[in-house]
Amino acid sequence: MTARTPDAEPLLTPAEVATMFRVDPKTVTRWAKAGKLTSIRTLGGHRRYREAEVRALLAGIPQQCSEA
Amino acid sequence: MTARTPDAEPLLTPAEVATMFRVDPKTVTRWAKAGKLTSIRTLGGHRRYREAEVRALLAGIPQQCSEA
DNA sequence: CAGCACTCGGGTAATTAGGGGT
DNA sequence: AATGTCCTAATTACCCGAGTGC
Repeated sequence: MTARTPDAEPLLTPAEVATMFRVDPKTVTRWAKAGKLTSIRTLGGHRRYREAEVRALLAGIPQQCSEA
Repeated sequence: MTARTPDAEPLLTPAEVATMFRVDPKTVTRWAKAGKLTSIRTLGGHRRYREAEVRALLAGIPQQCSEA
């Protein structure tokens, strides 16, 4: 039954982010490595990015440091 | 209290975990096979995952607040 | 009992990671 | 310093048919 929605935040794949920014996935990876993007790693090592953060960056909104 | 609480830990289906990680359900199965995820098998062979474990893996390392 | 959505299993393409060079 | 392109290795995504869960 279309599994429920526990509490999943929308994540994007490197290709998705690259397409949105009109750059190569490699560049997105560099951004993540540079700490400019919050990267969530899968158990296999691949990166996933927060959709909200990417859209905020696209909108020109500076990174907000959400401290715990 | 008509129903007791038989130490039931919240379990997630493969689709649930896959949605949270933005990956394919097959990938989650692969993680379980690789021992990266604690998999609880149903009597029919289907896998169930611990919500607490998945959440911990998603959080992974506490996000560090980069300087401005 | 029947039916649909989901998961299982294996196999094959596509994507990603990492380093190096322009 | 930053981006795009080359390579190899690893991980992930989609194909099928059959079984499970409700």
